[in-house]
Amino acid sequence: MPDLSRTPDDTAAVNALRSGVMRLSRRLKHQRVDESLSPTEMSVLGTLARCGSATPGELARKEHVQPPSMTRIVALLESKGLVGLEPHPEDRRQKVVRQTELAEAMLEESRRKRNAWLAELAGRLDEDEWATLRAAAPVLEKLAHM
Amino acid sequence: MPDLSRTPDDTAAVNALRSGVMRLSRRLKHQRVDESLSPTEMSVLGTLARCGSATPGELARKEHVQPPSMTRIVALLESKGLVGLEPHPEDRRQKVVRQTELAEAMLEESRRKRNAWLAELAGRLDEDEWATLRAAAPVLEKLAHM
DNA sequence: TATTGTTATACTCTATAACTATA
DNA sequence: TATAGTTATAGAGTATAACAATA
Repeated sequence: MPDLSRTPDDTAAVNALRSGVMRLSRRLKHQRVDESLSPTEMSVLGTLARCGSATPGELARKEHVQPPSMTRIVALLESKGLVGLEPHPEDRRQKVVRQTELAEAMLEESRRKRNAWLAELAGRLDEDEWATLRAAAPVLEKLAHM
Repeated sequence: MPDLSRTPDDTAAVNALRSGVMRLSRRLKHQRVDESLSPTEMSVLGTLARCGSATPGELARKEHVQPPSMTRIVALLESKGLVGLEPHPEDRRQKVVRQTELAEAMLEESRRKRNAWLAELAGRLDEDEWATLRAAAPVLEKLAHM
């Protein structure tokens, strides 16, 4: 059971959190479920799967990248047939990005591969550790969005 | 209180964890405590502060980067006077990397700046969320090292 | 005049391959 | 022959600045 009080010496926790996130992110880069897609590109597909569709600008804000970077990402995903582009119904400057059925199938395949990684992982962590990560995941998401 | 049972459908948790870690790592890149040092470079200093000293090869393994990348990082840190290089006592191929007093002072300054970021952060998370992250930090570290 | 998205360009970080020195 | 570290080079991913089209 972790100490729930907020002490003035949370510095060590922040340090550990930052270090852990940065190192794990480097490992995740290599643990790709699809070799041809970068983590951000996978993340965009995940966002589209949750939100249905979004404009490039919205995606850039959600992924915390600059608009030109999202232009490049969307173009690559489109060239692979993973997203489709439609004109925006109300604003002709904007576009609507939508995932294709191919993307859905790929995400399903990714889920299967991630389960293999998970099984390997869960075997080495104990129950409490894994429960902690399950609980932390949404908080990390929240933090990333703040 | 999180659900402690390990269900077969941990897939969603893994997804959220991966997404959260990747997005947060991108934000952390920009939230640098020292503008002139990259996250990995800061992480190396943190490792040296904990371990006292290490060889370039050990640092590369700990940070999950390839040896040539660590060569570059160590060279940069040395040029800034943040680490010193000594000959290895037993093996003339190896070197010993050690943090300087300047690095210690910089880490202390970093800790102060991180506290400001933490105060801003803690104000927006509730008690349980922050406690969850405190508990998760060491598990993320463990995961990164597995 | 402000905003959305794109094009052109450059930078940061990391990796791979080939090399040197030592074990 | 194997290992630690370095040098040289290339690639991935992102950013900034300047631009086009639309609001």
